[in-house]
Amino acid sequence: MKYDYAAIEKKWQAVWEREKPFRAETGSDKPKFYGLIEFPYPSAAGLHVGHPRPFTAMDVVTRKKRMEGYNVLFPIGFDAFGLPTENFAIKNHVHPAKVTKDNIANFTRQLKMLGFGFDWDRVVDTTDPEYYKWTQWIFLQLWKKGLAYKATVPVNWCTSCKCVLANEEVVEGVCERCGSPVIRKEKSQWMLKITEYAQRLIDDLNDVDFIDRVKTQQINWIGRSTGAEVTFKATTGDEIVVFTTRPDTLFGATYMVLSPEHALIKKWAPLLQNLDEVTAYQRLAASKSDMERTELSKEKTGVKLAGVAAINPVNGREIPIFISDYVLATYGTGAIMAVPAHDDRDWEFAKKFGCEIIEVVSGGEDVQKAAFTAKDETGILVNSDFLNGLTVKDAIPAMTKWLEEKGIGKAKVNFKLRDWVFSRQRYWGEPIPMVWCDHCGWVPLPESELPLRLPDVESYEPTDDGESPLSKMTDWVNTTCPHCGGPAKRETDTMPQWAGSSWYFLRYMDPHNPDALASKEALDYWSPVDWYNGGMEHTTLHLLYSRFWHKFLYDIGVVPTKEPYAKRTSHGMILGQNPRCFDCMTKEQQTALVDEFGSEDAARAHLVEQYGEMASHPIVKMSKSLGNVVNPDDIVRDYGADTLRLYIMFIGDFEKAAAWSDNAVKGCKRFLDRVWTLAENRIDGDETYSHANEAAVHRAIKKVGEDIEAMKFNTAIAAMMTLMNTFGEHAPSRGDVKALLLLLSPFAPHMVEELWERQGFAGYASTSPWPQYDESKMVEAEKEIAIQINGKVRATAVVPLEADDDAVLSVVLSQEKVARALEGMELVRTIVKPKMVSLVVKPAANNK
RNA sequence: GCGGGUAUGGCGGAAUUGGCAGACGCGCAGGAUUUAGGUUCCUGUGGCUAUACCGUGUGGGUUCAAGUCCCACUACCCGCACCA
Repeated sequence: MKYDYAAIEKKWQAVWEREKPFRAETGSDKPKFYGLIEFPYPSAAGLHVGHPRPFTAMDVVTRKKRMEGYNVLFPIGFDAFGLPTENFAIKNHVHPAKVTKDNIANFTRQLKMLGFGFDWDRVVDTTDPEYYKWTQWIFLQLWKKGLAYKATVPVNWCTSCKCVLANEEVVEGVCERCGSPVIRKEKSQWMLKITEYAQRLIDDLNDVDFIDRVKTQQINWIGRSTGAEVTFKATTGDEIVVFTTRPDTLFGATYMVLSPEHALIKKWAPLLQNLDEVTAYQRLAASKSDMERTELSKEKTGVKLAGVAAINPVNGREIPIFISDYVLATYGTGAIMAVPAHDDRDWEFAKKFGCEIIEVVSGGEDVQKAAFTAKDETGILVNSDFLNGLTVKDAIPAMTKWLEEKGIGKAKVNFKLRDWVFSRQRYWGEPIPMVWCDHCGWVPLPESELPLRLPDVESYEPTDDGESPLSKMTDWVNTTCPHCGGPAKRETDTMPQWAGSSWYFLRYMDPHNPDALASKEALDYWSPVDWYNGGMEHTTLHLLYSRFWHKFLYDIGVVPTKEPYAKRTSHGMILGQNPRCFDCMTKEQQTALVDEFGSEDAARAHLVEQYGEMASHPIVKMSKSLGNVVNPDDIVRDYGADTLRLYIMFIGDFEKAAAWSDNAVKGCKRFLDRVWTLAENRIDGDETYSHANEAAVHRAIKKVGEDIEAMKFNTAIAAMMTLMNTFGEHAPSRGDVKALLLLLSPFAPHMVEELWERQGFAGYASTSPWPQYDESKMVEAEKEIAIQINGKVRATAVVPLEADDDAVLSVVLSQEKVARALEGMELVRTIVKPKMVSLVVKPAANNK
């Protein structure tokens, strides 16, 4: 019978639906394993082929763990709040809740179609009030501990979404989502003090098993730098505090720069002789988008404050003060001391504005020609009074100590990480459970009133003044103060998309608990997540945010571990076939082109002429405009879910990007067809391995098992293909086939289950024990070794496995080819290794 | 500019501690089956001026032996980007 994947997959999915073999049991005596994938955002477009890569990978891992006797938690849910749904709702005049419901239904259908072994009784949906009740609860706890606060800050404002963005959501000066320019705007926003956890977010990376590129990217993003804060006095008597990583260069500070937003400028306004110029510059800086600021970064701009100056505290010299947008308001103190001799940016600015450049570290080139920025022992302090003669390395602590003694400075650590802007002026998000009372200020909603439900509104359009659509719902907005009972107004901003995903893995542990985000019992049993796989794009967003929330929950005694995830891995993207590249085309497309142009060469020439370099560039992203988007529904229809699963695991190195290939899918289908043909009819006999295949079976068990653990799925599958090829040479026994089916089960669960049943094996393959290998049975009685003569392989020989070095050598030397090569030569040295023998020879002395 | 990564046949990609480079798959070529196409099966497949020689981005080095280790480069990809 032909391999009827459609019927088989339907059959077994129905069995799983009914019998729930993948259900996790809280409190079981078995060892637990919690495998996690990033829950999808249920878009209207449905699942794309990018999703099955991480999903199948973790499905394979958890299916194997289950077979190894673990109590596995492998859950799924939906991160369903967010702008695309809201925009879709606005465009089509449907309620976002309805859109979400439909999209989740479609995603659920597709996920079940692919046969993932999720525990479907634990599905979470971030838009469910029973879920976001706890998102709001966590927010209230943050507020109580002073980690949530409202502040007027310059924020990233997307001109198209009409919404505030977190720093992490701004990519190259444009909105990560819609690509529109982002400008800076002053707005009152809810903020979360992630900066309070900056040091711990770095330190605790030591305790987790994250791939290195995730660790380094997080460390760089948090951006710790050590230095000192130094207080300068202005001629007005005001104090200007700066942060510097180079306190040793203080004698070389010849001017100061304030960011255009600096508070002192307003205070000094009456004193400024060039106030018009200054305010014009401030206005220009504010109106620039981040992109423009970046583009203009090559050329420094600024304005000198006329009428005010500063005093360098180490030598009493009066130095000018500028404002410039190369100094950021949001980092350090928003003000710097400029040392043009030893900082590239200051040097560039000084050259343009004619500031003095004084060398205080010798060892570089002429500082009038370029800044000397080396921080190591190569620089020696000069022109610096008590620091003269010290290396930079020694001068930094010496100066810091001196500043502290004089009371004009202190050691300081700064982070690039900023507090998390937590407000969004949109409808489709969690309402922030806070109330503004003119008497009491911001008052939290009592926990008994959670969840604070999102009310229905007429229109989801954001308002032009940048307020949330909720602000128009006066019935909802006007309320009473929980504290004094007087009239009060609700917060109308909602939480960002990242809120619900910051703790969802905890809810999976106990998804229906009405009294807590999860029970202590469930949290103690399942924590931490043993293995979390996800995309690199979330490294400085979701992954960092959820680590922050988890640490906070740990601090208030809610969760039992400091870190949420014990292990983090990451997959590469699935790219598309290049429709303009001849080699990427299917045979049908190639044939059509060859027919049209007469020959393959003519067809290729045409493509090159038409598309230039693109015709030979095989890797491109999937996009609608290129028409190379692959829909999982189509692949499942044409090849079956098992083939899609197998192919997406076989496509290449899991961590690297890989291009989809229609042709290569067929190879995986062919492999499954061959397995089907081999095992569709019952093989008689006992369940031991055949003599001829035994070693190959043991080797495959070892290889497949180890490769799954190492996420080397492509070579695991290659090992099964190799085993299949071995079976082609020596007909497999019933036991041989059983082993292959067990190994293949995590990858192609439907087909294996069907064959398992046809063979009449007990139970289900997916709940049978993972096969064991015996190292001693993996080797043949004889082995082939390579023979090198003067470093080049000249022959091979077969020797008994247990032969000692002398025995091996005698076999080698008896080889005809070796004997010929040694004629008239003197054997200088022999090296015998398990897999090869190396002979070093030189012409014999008497032969010369 | 800073940080991270990659480079191996026509293509995707394999290669413990240095130990027969190219596993496995695609594609391609030939053959069998078929009225034909497709499917399936078998054989071959790094290059070449072929018993030899050359081959893992480039140039050096260490070693009996280098894709793997060391030094110096080049190209491409990803992240951050005036962070004082």
